[in-house]
Amino acid sequence: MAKKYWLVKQEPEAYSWDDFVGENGCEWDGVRNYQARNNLRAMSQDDFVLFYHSVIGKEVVGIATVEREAYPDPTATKGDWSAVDLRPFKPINRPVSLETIKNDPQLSEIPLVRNSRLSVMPLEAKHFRRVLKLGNTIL
DNA sequence: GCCAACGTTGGC
DNA sequence: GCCAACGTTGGC
Repeated sequence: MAKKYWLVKQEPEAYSWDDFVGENGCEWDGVRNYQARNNLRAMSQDDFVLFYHSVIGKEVVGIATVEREAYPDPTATKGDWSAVDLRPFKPINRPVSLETIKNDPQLSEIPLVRNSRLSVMPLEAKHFRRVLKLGNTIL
């Protein structure tokens, strides 16, 4: 099956890319939004996931891969929630800011711009490649 | 710090 | 089932 592409958001003050790299990956849990949860559930092993710093930085800083597909979120005491495991793949050489993304005609329609509150979102392959290009990064 | 956008809750 | 009130997220 073809790889899919995703973007996840995290406030670096809570959990940064450096934290993520420092522990060589983590459980992506705590998502409490149905749309975001459904996106987590649609992830397949080895899909690529862009790591975006929200609030502070507001830029795409790294690439992760899906190490383990969705399983019940152990941090959820009630409700039907999911987590995945992500692992760092490589950093973005030149982080791609939200401003750059908004000003790029090829990227102005991605969910990051259209729905700023969604924390786990799908990306089209062409958009994923475009972000990498803007970030001066090759897989 | 403000507020727009969005989701959830609960009264009716 | 509608919608007002409220809470949260995240850009500015």
